[in-house]
Amino acid sequence: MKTSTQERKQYLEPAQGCVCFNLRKSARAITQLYEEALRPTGLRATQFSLLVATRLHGVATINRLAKSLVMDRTTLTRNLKPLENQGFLRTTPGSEDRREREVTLTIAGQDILSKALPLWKQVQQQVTKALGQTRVDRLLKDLSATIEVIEGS
Amino acid sequence: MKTSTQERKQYLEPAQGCVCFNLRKSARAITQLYEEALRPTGLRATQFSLLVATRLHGVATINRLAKSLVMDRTTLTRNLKPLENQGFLRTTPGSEDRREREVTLTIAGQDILSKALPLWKQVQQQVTKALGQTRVDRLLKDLSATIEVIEGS
DNA sequence: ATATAATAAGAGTATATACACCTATTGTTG
DNA sequence: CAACAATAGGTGTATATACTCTTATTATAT
Repeated sequence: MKTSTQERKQYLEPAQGCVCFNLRKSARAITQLYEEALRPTGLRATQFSLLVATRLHGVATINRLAKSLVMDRTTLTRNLKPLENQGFLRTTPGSEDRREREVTLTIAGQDILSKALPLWKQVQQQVTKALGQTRVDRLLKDLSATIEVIEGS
Repeated sequence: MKTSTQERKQYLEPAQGCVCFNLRKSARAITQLYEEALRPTGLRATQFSLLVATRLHGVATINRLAKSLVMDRTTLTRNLKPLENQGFLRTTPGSEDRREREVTLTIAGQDILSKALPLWKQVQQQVTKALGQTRVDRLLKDLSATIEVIEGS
């Protein structure tokens, strides 16, 4: 394939400047680091976040959890499966509205979360130290702004 | 499950402050927006990035492509499949080193990329306008820094 | 030159992601 | 109350992601 400088140049921006690509790329990279840290627990990054979110909700439904995670409802359903299978989460039909499913942490779920928490703290501190607190705070704020922009679209 | 304020508080940070979770969450959100924009082409966000990266490489091997995308080699192999099946990419055994596979864009691949480029430009501009050029530039720089930190770990 | 080490890449398995379509339950309206 | 609309959630399918193990080829050491 012959390629002129001109032809190639128009694809530098979609590579280096693409917000989507660079966010996905960074997410892949950081996920590696966090999953390595969480490996002693056997939890994946998403699974840790799901347990934390469930813990914070107390009693959560699929829709509410999905909304708070900015995750498709059907994705969440699938992601809950391995955690249910391992006995970390329990889902029961809604007591008032039987269409709903109530998701709660089990004792085993609380235990694994307690084990995971210090490992998370360690890797989070490692990242914070390497990037600097200022940059981490700025990054988190910019990420929040990005999500708000998208949800407003 | 009884939950004291004290117990719950320790999980606010792993939710709101976790670099990994928030990067993944933002990646999910922004992917939705870009994939909606690219829908007329049938390309997913990753597929668009793969075509762009291949275009920039001219001739790429699996390892080199994977490295530049910060993507696991085996992930890349899987991601190439749908693009090969649709005839957008071709992979051939390396001419000098037969262990390698050379990945190149086909004519059909160049065509779909030409169709996708203006759609990408539009959504990228939309995001840039909404976030502001300053914040986009800052975000991209911070994301790069994040990746560098991880690769240095 | 051959045995061995190193490198490039694929396959098996498991999780993550979301769209389109479907079912069950609840709410609403005549 | 019965018909219909709205809502909560699951399934089928396809892609995305990466770890472990395996094969094929190349490089190296004796």
